[in-house]
Amino acid sequence: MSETSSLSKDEICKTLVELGHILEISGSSPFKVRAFANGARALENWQGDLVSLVQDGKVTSIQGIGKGLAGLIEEWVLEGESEAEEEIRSLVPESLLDLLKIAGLGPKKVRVIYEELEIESVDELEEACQENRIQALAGFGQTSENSILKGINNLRRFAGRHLVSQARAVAQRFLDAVKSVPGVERAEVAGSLRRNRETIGDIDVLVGTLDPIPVREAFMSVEGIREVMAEGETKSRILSEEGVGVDLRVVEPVAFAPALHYFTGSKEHNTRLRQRARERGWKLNEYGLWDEEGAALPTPEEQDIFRHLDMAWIPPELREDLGELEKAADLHSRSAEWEPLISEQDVKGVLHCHSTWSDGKATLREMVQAASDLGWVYYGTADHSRTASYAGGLSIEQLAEQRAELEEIRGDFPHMTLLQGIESDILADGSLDYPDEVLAELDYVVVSVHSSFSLPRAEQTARIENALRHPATTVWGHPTGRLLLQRDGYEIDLDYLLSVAAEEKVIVELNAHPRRLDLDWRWGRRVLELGVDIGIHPDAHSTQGLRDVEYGVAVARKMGFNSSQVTNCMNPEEYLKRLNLCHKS
DNA sequence: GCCGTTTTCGGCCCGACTGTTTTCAGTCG
Repeated sequence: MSETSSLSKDEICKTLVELGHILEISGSSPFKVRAFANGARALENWQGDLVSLVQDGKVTSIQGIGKGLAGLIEEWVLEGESEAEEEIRSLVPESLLDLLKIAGLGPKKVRVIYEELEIESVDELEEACQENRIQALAGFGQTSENSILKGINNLRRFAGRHLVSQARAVAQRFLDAVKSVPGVERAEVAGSLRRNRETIGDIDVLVGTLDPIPVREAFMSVEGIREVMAEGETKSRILSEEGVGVDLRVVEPVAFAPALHYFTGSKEHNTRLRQRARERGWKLNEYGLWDEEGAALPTPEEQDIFRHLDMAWIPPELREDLGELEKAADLHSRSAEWEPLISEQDVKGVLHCHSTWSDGKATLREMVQAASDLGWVYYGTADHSRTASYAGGLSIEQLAEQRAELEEIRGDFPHMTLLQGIESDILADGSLDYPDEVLAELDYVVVSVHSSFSLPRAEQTARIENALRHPATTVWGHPTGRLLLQRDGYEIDLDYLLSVAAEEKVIVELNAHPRRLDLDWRWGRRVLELGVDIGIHPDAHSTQGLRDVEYGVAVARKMGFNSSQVTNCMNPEEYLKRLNLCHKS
């Protein structure tokens, strides 16, 4: 056995993407390059235990991974390294990958810059631009040089991806501006924002009108544009002051639905749908759908595109080519439609909220009032437990005082079921943060990891399993501990722990905080298979934070869930019964 | 490199914009 440790699935996906980029710069076949990107994506979306898959020799059972990539993956899992990987890496210096992140620079240009000027890093490229050495290259000029300098500047200022909460705010600004332009018949946000992805690269605003010029003018007049990157008749692109790219696409009203579908993506979903059209000799693009005679088929709404192709309409959130096309064809063949996904109105209350008792910004009464204002009929407070001293965790005495206050508040909110819980730290050995008799007095217990993030995988898994099996545990809070755009979750065997949660009837939290959105939507299918119950909880630290439920619902939709599959859509009586079910067979 | 109801070869989505070009390649989504 090698001393080198096995690579995780995430590391493998990242490496495959990198190798794809290296191949691209070194001039490999674009189809080979795409195969690496496809393979990375296929693996990312595959959920299960990779080590077992490798041991069973079934890696190629993942659609998009063939013999070549499977060989690499097997080496990474079993040996922790790969000769084939080293061969690819030796093709070009690794630092060239950074150059690809500069807007306007693709593999071909990076290759020229490297081969002609031996430039290998962003710093060297910047220097070369300043010395006007780039404009001398074939295919480059004065303008390219300036745009590269701008690109370097932007690269250093902005990381590239954005939280959904920020993206939605920016998108609204631009959408409002174009919607009010006379002659605009329809306007919508498309892209990954419409698909409810957990982070957003850039924003796509789509407008249907016969008069594109005033739309472009309105778009360009929105407050907070840092830079105009492209400005054409039907397509423009700006960089907002927040560092978010915003694309404007203008089409004639008759093409709005096909364009909305096209710009919603995903790319993979679109490719498959286009292939379906091609199979019958038809043509599908952002302007419409044409039959084998070249006659346009009417597509006033997205539904019509799918209908012509013998499919049920697919909710935008599910368009990731993860089986939704097959399901839509099946539904159509049975004259059925997609069951409506969960919506915000279905949520009847939440657990896991904080107050000034620990590190929240609003008092318990203010939080209850805000929950009532949102129309919820139950509310649970779950402040931090005593070990979380950094967050003002509650002592045993404070728990009793809080219970008294909650009793008082109950009198003023007779229409609400108010619950006292706690967010108990899972201690390093997997035990909870209070004696059993104290925990037993609470209505529910959320267990969460807030420390010792870097335990080895087996230890971390055992630690959390311990907590999940504790008789007082009702909810598993932010299961992986990831912080989007900041850090990955701790190393755990999530598949196993979800099965433990299912067995113990512990509710798994879908933490709705836009920086968490934890559990990841990709586990949705597995959650259903295992029969795990999910609860959408905002982890709110202010009254405003309660509204984050919006983002949790968005993720639940992306998981394909309807309201009957989310515990806090139950009415209060059912919900209390469900909380009492934990650990009972 | 992946895939296969045209299955071991020969395909692999396609259109807008930009900049550098005299008609198009590269990038991007």
